[in-house]
Amino acid sequence: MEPIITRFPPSPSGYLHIGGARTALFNWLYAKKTKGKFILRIEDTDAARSTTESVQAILDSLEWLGIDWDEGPYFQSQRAPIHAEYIEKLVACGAAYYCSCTPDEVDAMREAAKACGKKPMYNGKCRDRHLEKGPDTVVRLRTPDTGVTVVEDIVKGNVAFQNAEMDDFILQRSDGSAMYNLAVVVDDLTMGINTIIRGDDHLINTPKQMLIYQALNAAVPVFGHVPMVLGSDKSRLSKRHGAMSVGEYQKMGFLPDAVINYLVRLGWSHGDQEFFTRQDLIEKFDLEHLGRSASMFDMDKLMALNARHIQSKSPEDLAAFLLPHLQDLQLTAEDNVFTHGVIQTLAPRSKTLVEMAQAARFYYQDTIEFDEKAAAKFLTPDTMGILQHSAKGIRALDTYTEASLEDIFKKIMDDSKLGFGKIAQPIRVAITGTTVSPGIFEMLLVLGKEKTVCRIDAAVKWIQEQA
RNA sequence: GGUCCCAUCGUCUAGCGGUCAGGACGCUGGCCUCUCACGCCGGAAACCCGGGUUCGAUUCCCGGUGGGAUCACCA
Repeated sequence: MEPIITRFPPSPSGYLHIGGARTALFNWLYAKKTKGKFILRIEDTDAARSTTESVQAILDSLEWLGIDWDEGPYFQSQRAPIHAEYIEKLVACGAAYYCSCTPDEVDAMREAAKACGKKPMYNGKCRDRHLEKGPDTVVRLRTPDTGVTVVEDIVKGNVAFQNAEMDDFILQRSDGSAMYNLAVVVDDLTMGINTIIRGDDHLINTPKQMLIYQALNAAVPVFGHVPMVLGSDKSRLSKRHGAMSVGEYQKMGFLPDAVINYLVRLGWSHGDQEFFTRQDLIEKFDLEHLGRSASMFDMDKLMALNARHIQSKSPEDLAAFLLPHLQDLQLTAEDNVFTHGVIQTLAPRSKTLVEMAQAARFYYQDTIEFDEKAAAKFLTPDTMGILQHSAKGIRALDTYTEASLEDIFKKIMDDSKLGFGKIAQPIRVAITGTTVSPGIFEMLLVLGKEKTVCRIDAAVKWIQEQA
C-alpha cells in the first residue's frame, strides 16, 4: 500500500480563509491518520494578486491552527521551468499544439458559437495547422471530441462529463507561463500527490486535469470534492457574513482546537459525537463520512464548542492563550500561580478568551471602580456593617482557607439573621465592582487575604464618603 | 442560459427499505444556587414536491422545484 500524499495549495492573495482552513484540515487529517505526507504549496503564479504578506499570514494561521506540513512550502512560481518542460513533452507527443489565434479571434469564435445556440468555445482552428512556437502562440491541449470523462469522486460518486463540452483549453500563455490546470497537474504529479481533497468549486475543472494526466500517461490521483461553506444566507461566504479569516477567530478569543473541531464537524461526522480533541480527529477522521451538501457557518455553535474546549483544558494550557488577550486590555499578567487560579474560576463561565480576559479584569486592577447600579443597591449604609464585620473577621484569620472564610460568613449570618446572598452580594460588589463574578469563596481565595481585606475596606470608605 | 453538484428540525448533522426519525447549537419550561455561568431533567421544532420500484419508502429510480458551483491567455 502506497503512503497517502495530500496537499494544500493556497493562493496568497489574502489571509487564510476559514473555508480554506477546512480543506487544509481535511488533507492534513487524512495524511496524519494514514501516516502519510502532507505538502504545502503556495500557488503564487498570479503575480498581480500574490503578496509575501499574504504568504506569511497564511503560514501564521496554519501554525496557529496547529497544521504542520511534511514538505514545503513550495512556490509554484519557482517551478515554471518544470511546467515548461512538461508542456514541451505534451506538444512533442502530439497531445497539445501551438495556436496563433488572438484573444479577439477567440472571442469572435465564442460569439459565433453562442449565436448558433452552442456553448462558447474555441473552435480548434489551429489544431491541425502544425504551427511552430511563435512570439504570440499559446499551447492548447487536444481534447477528445467524443466520449466521456468520468471523475470517480470519493464524496460525490462518479461524475460524468461529456468531452464534447470541453474545448481545447490553454496550457501555456503566449508569455510562456503555465495556466492553472497545467501547473497543478504537473506539480501534483511531480510531488507524488495521490489524494486530492478540495472544494467542490473545483469539480468542474477536474475532467480537464484528468485529460492532462492521461495525455501525460500518468495515474490520476484520488479526488474528493467537499461542499463549500456558505454564509448565513446560503451565499458564498463573504465579509458581510462576519469574520472570514482564521486570524480574526484568533483575535475573537477562540481556541485553535475549537476552531478545528468546529470546522471538521462542518461537513464530516462521526455518529453523534460533537466534541473532538485533536487526537480524536486524527484517529477517527475518514473520507467515508464526508457530507455531500453545503453547510452554513454558525457562530453560536462555534462559541458553544469553544466553551467546552476552554473547560477541558488545564489552567496552565489556557494561560498561554489568555495572556495576549489580557495584554490587549492593558492588564499585566504573568503565567504564574495567580493567573492559573484566575483562569480556574473563569473557565467554566467563559465562551471565549476575550470574555475571559474581560471577566478577569478585576483580579488585576489595584482600585476597583464600582458599577453605578451595583453600588447603589449593595454598597449602602445598610450593608456597611456586613462589610466591616467581614473585613475584621478576615483580617484576623491565621489560616486563609475556604473553611475559615465560611466560618466568618456563617457567624455574620447568625448575628445579622441574614441569608447568605444578602452577605455575598455586597462583598462581591466590593471585590469586583459588579454583581457578576465567580463564586465568592473561590474568588477570595485566588485574590488572597491582603487584597480581599483591602478592597472591602475601600468599599466601606466609599460608602462613608457617599454619606 | 449551458454544464455540474446538492436537498432530514431555524442551523450542523445521524440514518445506509420496516426507527416513537437520534444527537448538537439556538429557543424554551424546571431543578441546582451566594450573582453569573456550569451542570442536570423536560418541551417545541425536520425527512422540498410529484411520480414510480417494493408487502413497505426519509432511504432506491425518474421528473419538478429550490439552492449552490462553474463557464478566462485568474487560481
